[in-house]
Amino acid sequence: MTELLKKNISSHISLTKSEMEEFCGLFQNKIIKKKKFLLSAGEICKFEGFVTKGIFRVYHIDKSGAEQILYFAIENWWITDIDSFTNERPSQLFIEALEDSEALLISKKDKEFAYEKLPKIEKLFRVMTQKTHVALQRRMIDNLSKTADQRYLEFIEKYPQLHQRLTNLQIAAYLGISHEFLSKIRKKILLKK
Amino acid sequence: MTELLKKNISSHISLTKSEMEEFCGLFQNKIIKKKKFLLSAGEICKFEGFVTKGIFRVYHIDKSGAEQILYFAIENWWITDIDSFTNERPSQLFIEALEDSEALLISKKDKEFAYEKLPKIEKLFRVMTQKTHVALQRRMIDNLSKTADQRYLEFIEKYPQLHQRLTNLQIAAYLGISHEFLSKIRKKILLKK
DNA sequence: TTCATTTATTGAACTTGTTCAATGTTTTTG
DNA sequence: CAAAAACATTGAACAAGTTCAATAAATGAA
Repeated sequence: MTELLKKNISSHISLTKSEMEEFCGLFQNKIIKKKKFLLSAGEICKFEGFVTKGIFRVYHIDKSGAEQILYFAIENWWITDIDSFTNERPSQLFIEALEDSEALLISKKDKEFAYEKLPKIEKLFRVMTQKTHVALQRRMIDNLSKTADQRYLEFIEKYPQLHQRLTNLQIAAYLGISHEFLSKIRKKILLKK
Repeated sequence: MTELLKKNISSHISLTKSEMEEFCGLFQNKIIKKKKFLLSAGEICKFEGFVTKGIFRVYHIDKSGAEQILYFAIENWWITDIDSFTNERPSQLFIEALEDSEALLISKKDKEFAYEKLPKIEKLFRVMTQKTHVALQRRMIDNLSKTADQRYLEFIEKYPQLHQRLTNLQIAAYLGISHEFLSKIRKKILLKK
C-alpha cells in the first residue's frame, strides 16, 4: 500500500530499508469520497498527506465568495496546508476530493518524531519544499507576464493527464479567470486549428 | 559584522555559541554598488546570501523584454535563485542592487558542509523555505483574486519601509501592471483622500 | 429513465488594464 | 552647475477580461 510513497521518497533522498519502513509506518491510509473534504477553512490542518488515488483541489475562497485554486494533487503528489500544519493556526484553505480518493496521512507529532529520529527526513522535506517553491515561483512569473490564453495553453501542455480530469470551472479557478472567459479562449483555440 | 545574521538565525532555530560561530564563519562579506548585479540570467547561482545593507531586486525578463519582480530583499532578508543554486543550472533571474548594498554570502560547498556537520542547519533552511513558500502562496492567491488597486494598497501597507525606497516602475513590475496604470491608481487614491 | 443539478457556451455591455506618445519632474553624473 | 538620463504623469485609443443573463449540454441521483 505504501509502494508509491516509498518510490516517491526514494526519488528525493536515500534511506535504508529499515529507515524507510519505520518512516512509512507512521502514515495512515484514509479514503475520501468525491466532494468530501480533507480540510476546511477555519480548521487546523492536522496532517501532511501523500495522494495514492484520485485527485484533490486545494483552494481558497475570498471575501466575495470567489474560489482560487492554489494547486491540484493527483497520485504521487503531496498535500497539506503548510502554514496551518506547521504553525497550528486556523487554515484559510479547503482541500476537497474531486474523485473518490485515497491518501496516506502523517500527523504532526509523528512527523516531528521522524525529524528527531531520522535526520534524513528533515532533508526530505527541505528538498521537497524547495522544489514546490521553485514551481510556484515559475507560476508567479507566468501569472505576472502572460495572458490567460498562454497560461491555458501551457497548463494543458504541462499537465495533459490532469486537465482531462478537471472541469473548465476548476481550470479557470486555477488560472485566475472567469469560466466564461475560459470558454471563449477555448473557442478561439478550436477555430485556429 | 555577522550580528544581524546571528540574530536572524536565532529567530528560526537555536544553535550553541560554537555552532553559530562555525556556521557564520562560512559566510563572506560582499559589497555591491548600486545598479550592479549579484547574479545575471544565464549564470549558475553560486551563493546563498543574507542582506546586511541596502536593497536588492530579484527579477525575470520575459521574451518580450518585460520585467517581472519576484521579490525585493532588504536588510535581514535572504537572497538566492534557489533553483539555479541547488540544481546548478543556468539561472533565469537577475539579482541587482538598487542601492549601495552588502550581503553575506555562503557557497554551495560550504552550505553542504554545514548540512553534514550541523544537522540543525538542515532544519534552518527547511523552516525558512517553508515560510517563504507560505508568503508566496498568499501572494499567488492575492494575484488571482484582487485588482491592481487592492494589491497596491496592500503592498504599501504591508511594506511601508520598503515602498519608500522603490520607484513606481519597480513596484509596478512587482504587482504585474504597467507603470502608467500604477500612476493612474495613485492619482485615484490621492483624489479619494 | 427521468428530473434536477451542474457544467459549458454565447452575446452584449461594462470594467480593468495596456500601449503609445507627449510632457513635466526628479535624479545622476560629468 | 548644466546636461543627460531616468522617472512620473496624463490622455486617447485599444485589448483583455468580467458580469449578467439566456440557453444548451452533460452528469448524477432517485
